[in-house]
Amino acid sequence: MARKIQAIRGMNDILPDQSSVWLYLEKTVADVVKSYGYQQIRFPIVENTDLFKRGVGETTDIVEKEMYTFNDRNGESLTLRPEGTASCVRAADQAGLLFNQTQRLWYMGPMFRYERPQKGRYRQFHQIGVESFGMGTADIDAELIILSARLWQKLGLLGQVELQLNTIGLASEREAYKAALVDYLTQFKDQLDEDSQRRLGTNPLRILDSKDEATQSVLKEAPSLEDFIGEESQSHFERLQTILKANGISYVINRRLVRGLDYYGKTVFEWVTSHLGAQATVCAGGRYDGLVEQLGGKPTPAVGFAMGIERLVLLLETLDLIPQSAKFSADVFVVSIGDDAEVASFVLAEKLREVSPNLVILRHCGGGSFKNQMKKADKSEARFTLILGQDEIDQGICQVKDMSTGEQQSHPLHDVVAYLNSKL
RNA sequence: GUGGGCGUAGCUCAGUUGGCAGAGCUCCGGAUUGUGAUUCCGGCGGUCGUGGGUUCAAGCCCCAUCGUCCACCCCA
Repeated sequence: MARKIQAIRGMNDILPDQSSVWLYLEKTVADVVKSYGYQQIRFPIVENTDLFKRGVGETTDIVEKEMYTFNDRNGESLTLRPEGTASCVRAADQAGLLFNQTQRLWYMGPMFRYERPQKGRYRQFHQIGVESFGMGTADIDAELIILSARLWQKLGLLGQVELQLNTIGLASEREAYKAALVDYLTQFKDQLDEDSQRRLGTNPLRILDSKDEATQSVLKEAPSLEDFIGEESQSHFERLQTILKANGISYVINRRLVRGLDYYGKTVFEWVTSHLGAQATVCAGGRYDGLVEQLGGKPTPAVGFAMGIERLVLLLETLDLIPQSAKFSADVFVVSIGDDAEVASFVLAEKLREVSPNLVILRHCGGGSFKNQMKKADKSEARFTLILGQDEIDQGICQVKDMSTGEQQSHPLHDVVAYLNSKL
């Protein structure tokens, strides 16, 4: 036997028993976003490397060490998308969808980051993103959060996920705060943990979530981001909270919440859970008013969020929230004995599919003894098994066996379809 | 990139101080001719992740390597 080739590390196959959960989740999301007037957009998995360098931020970990980047045959540097927002902006702007108008868009698909895999984190992972453009007021921030809450409600996750909210102000306010924070922390540099010392030069805001105790005690006296937030950002944040409260959305304000990607400003939020180990965030987003312009478009306000499908699937499984209707099973199993019956069973199965297109009708293929076929019928968990042999063909009938009761009765061939249709 | 756990049949896993490679499930066949889930009998299925080393003898001990899981970092 030839040596087997395995899937790439961190890139998983979604096997049949899992794919039904994915379909259920995707369908639920598609229905919810549609009900809020969002339309799907699809864009390529590969983009010019510069799109992500400029969009995500040159000094972020994603760009510095996590991208799958390679040269095209003509020498151009291409990258497998590590996230969706930059591509979404590029696609929408390229098509002129962002000019003097508002857009409500969503997308879904694989993203790629070169990281060590662990629970809920993979090198190829899947996100569903929801983005809005052309609206700078807090109402649209609220709409997106309310939409996500409705999705949790539909999935049975409300109460299992917690909404964390923060405002990180305007870029200029954040820069001023960063400078103050770095000034302060530099005095205590030797008391900070190793990672935080490094982040002082790269991503100082991240030090705020350090898990190191010594670092946290240094942070107690540090300047607070809140004090640097200007009037505009503050009232935007308050308006958002007013709308959320009126809609019964509960949340906690987490002043330490800063997003990893450079493009965020004003509102940031995360939905977190305690059921998934270290990967607590199942959905995260915020406002990114500067991104469109940064990518060469006209200044356009925007807000959006992305959720991790793997994490949501894991969460649904962990909490046993997959409805029975989402699971795959057959309704009718068709077995036959003999050549004539085989042909007739095809015709019967097709007639049934014609009349009841939503039923799952599994017609046995591949030969095997009658006993064997009945075993397959049992495994399929079909409610009814149709049995056709030479005797039945001769008499123009079909045996219909109710697999749960074991009861079996014969029906004229021309009545079987109507009978099953009434029973299922 | 760093740290720790685990790699034995398709799946879940036993395997004693180093002494003939095992179970359950699945799959296939049989227990009266054309009837499934329970039961009984039989069968298929393995380079013990891979490569070295120690030993009369290695699934077990040592080294390396690959894979996987969890955590750090970072993030959905």
